[in-house]
Amino acid sequence: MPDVDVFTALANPARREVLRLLRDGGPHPVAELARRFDMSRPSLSEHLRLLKDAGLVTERRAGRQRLYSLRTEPLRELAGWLAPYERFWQDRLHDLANFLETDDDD
Amino acid sequence: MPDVDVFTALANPARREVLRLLRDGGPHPVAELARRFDMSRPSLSEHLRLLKDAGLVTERRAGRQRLYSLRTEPLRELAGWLAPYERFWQDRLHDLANFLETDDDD
DNA sequence: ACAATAGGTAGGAAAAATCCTACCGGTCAA
DNA sequence: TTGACCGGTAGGATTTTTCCTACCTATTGT
Repeated sequence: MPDVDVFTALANPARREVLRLLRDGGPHPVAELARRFDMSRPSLSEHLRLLKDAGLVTERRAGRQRLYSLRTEPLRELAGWLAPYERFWQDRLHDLANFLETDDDD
Repeated sequence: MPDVDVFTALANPARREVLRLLRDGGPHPVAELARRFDMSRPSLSEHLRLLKDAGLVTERRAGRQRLYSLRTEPLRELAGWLAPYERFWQDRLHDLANFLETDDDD
């Protein structure tokens, strides 16, 4: 497992679309996903492998199908990465509020 | 302005490090940033241009320097993109909670 | 005006990402 | 068991990304 980071995994629009489909429609077999894309099935397979290496999907075998499901843990890590920036922009908003009205509203 | 999406902009570790430096240290001139990287200054310049095209930094001229500052709006968009997934994983956690203890705790 | 400094742009090499067709293995149904 | 189906892997072409050195422009201080 080459261990792909979540930023790399999300950099491609097709992969983001896969995640959205799994989020909104639950687990999907590959062929079902493939029907949504203007792309060969093997190419989709590679995207799925990368998403799996990034921990963003899991695969479960069901007969001759493989059901891919969303795994959100890496997205939680992304939310964690984002948190200090939220703090930053809220500080800036707070500064702006303080500047506009000169009294301190906490 | 080629209009770069935030996912593409964040896909590179050097660019994420630039954002962190600007977040934690405020506006920086290019040379100051360049000192933090094992990379030529022109290469850093290209990363800065891409970050600017993604709206993640702004540049302000100050004499012969250019001060780059963090702009968080695209990160807010990213937080917005993330929101439906947070809902998803909280639903799953909620389902799990309901499964473990069979009474409903909201 | 001239040298020094800050930093962007050009051109190109090397590596990585994206996509394809062809092929292979596993599962199911007849 | 044999054929159809599901889906992964191999090999390779093309594009994009990343990085470099060389060079150019603009500002500042002497």
